[in-house]
Amino acid sequence: MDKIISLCKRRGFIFPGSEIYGGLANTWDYGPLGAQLKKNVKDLWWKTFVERRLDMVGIDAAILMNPTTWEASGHVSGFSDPLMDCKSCKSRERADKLIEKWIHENSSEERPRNWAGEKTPAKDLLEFINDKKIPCPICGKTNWTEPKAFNLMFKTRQGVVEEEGKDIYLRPETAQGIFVNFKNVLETTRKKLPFGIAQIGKAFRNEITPGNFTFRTREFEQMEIEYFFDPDSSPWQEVFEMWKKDSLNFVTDILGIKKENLRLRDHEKDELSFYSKGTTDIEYKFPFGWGELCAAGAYRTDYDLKQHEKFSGKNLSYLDPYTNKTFIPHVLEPSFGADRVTLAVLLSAYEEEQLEEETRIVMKFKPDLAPLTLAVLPLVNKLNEQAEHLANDLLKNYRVDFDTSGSIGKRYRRQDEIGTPFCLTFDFDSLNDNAVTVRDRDTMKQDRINISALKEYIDRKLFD
RNA sequence: GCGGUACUAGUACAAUGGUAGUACGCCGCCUUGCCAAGGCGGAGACACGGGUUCGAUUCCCGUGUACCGCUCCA
Repeated sequence: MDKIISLCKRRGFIFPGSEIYGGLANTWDYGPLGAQLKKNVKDLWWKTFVERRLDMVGIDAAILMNPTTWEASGHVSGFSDPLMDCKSCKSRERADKLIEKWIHENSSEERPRNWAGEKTPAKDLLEFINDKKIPCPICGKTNWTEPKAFNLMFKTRQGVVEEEGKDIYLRPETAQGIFVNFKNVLETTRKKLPFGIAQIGKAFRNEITPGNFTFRTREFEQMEIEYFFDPDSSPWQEVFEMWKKDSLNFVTDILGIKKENLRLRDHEKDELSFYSKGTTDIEYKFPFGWGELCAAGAYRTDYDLKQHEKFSGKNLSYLDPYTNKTFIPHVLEPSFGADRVTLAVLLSAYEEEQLEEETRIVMKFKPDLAPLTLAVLPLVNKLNEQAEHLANDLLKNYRVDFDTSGSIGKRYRRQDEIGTPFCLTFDFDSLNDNAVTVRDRDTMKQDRINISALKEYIDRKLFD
């Protein structure tokens, strides 16, 4: 991981956030190459799941939403943990988990008053803990502060005058932007079930412990789909299997992440969200361990639409034109993290090759995913001007770099480190034969290609 | 949030209570004839703030950031 972080900084993929001011914890800025790489990831996702499917459409909803949205979704009350501090040793524990553990260890059936897990009132949790003298697992004393609900949503204010503003939240997930627009999309696109709505956008969560580079950050970008269906005509397991397969194909075939570094993991019952009937994660083997790339399909049932119907008073049901049945559609949610997928692409592409007297670092991105498609390299400085004309001509079709600094071998190495699949060397013969030497990063083979045939040659390799 | 460790050029590392070095990288010039050639020249760092001291990058305190552990993870 240190190698990747260092390479990212050195070559302009990812920088520490607000670095000149000493940084801001857990923020990362994408540099020129990283921004392009992440954009390529998002573009390929959008192409795969929106543009190339008849049963999918895309939207781009606002990050700021009417606060009632979050009451309906359960985030205001449920998206928080009852945390308390041990006054003796200053450690922090989750009150509900501590109680559950105690109940389990003591084989007790007894529970606090109003017991509803993490949503139990704080004073009932504390009363139970003090009553049973549940000790601090660190220091063994029972000396707790009252549990406080730590809401994981970022709060801000709408309105320029601080006191008069209305509290609003930065969305903790993009999904709700889709649900609140369900009716609008249905009416404007005339889609029939089953169909899905996709969205790419930022979400914000006050995670207690972020970390591992860009893997878990408080500001992150999601690529989410809500796929609506009638559970009577399409059983959720079928929809689920389809999305599991399609999601996995995206990761392996489109992004080129190796299968041996991937695994599917079904969520255990106790880690499922309260609304969810099932989820499978696609996990990638990060240097710090297995980590989720994608929740291949959380089955959210009809929970969200029902909640929004209840809180908004608007009718969000679907009238099936064939059966005349009116019902609230069920939802399956395949959700990708754009930042962690991009990180997995970076890690997955990283290779070191031992050459005779040195090590060559090469980022083997799939050609269409690479930040730069090709680099034009004049063999010597005398050819710079003509080569630059070629580079400019190629810009209309490809992402092009132009490098004149240092020997030709050194420039090949630079492009290796940033994963550029093709290097075009413009030499003295090029002036006469109108051809360049194309060097393929993966095969290390060289072909002499006429400039007029370049597009055909590169496109063939790009879509291989 | 808690505890521990660390912080020196773009990166990786040295050294030092009194002028901060090395390698690679970067820039310019000369050179160049397809896989990190060479020569010359150049830019570039003590995370931030305070204290002790004649003098602090070095010692002390605070802040920031990162890493490890705990905790947490819709």
